[in-house]
Amino acid sequence: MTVRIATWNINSVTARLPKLLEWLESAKPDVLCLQELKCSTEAYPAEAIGELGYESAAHGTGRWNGVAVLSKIGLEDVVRDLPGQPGYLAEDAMLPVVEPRAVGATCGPVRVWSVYVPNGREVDHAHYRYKLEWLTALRDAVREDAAGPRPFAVLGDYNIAPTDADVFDVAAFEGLTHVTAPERAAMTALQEIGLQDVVPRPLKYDRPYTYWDYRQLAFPKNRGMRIDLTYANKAFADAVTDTYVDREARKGKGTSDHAPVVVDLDL
DNA sequence: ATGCCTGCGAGACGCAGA
Repeated sequence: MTVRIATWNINSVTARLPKLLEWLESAKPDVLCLQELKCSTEAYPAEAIGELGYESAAHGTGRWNGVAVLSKIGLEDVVRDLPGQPGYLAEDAMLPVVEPRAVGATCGPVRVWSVYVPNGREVDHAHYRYKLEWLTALRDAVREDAAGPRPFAVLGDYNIAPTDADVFDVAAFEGLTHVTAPERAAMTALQEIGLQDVVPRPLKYDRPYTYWDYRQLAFPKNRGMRIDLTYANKAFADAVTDTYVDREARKGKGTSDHAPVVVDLDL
């Protein structure tokens, strides 16, 4: 069977609902991993999305974060939060909070996780250390599936550009998060447990960026980054027939600052 | 034209995003 799986940081599923429904109808993914819902699970627009034939496993708490898996080919064994997922201890908080940044589900022949890796903010910030801890927990949580025979992938916004070619100008990122050696080492650690970077083709220009800042004409100037990634095990990667960044979805007003990444499989 | 940032919750701005 052919299966189309996509990932998209939607930057508010409620603000973006018309764009999301339009994109689902045109791209027709079988499975879609969403990040940055920016709404609670209760406020997630399950009904409107359901009318297009999708079941949803949503996981959100409100203003920040939030992830979901949408599927029209089955949605089983839903897991909210990674096993062992660390919380974030904000400066003014008494206790760490486990944020809604991961949801896993089995969709027909494939198991996926939709992940929204912490941003890190600045390299000397507690959020950066949290980001690295979070990635360690991710590796440990998916180790078994990564090594297994079932097609498996972790799709989402990793907030890391794996190589210098994944940012428009590496000099512009000197000293900033998303390109540091420890962050890239965390991606290498995912590769060491059997996951590989399924690199999409761009629909225009030479690099498959997936994110462009809203400011300073970043999109028209193609000042982008490739941070929305598909890390897949061998069974998944071997079944890939095509993968691309749908930059058309980034055009115009009222769009997310990220574009969807589409992966086609023959299973 | 792809065109100079956006969403959210609070509160009439500030934070976060990357």
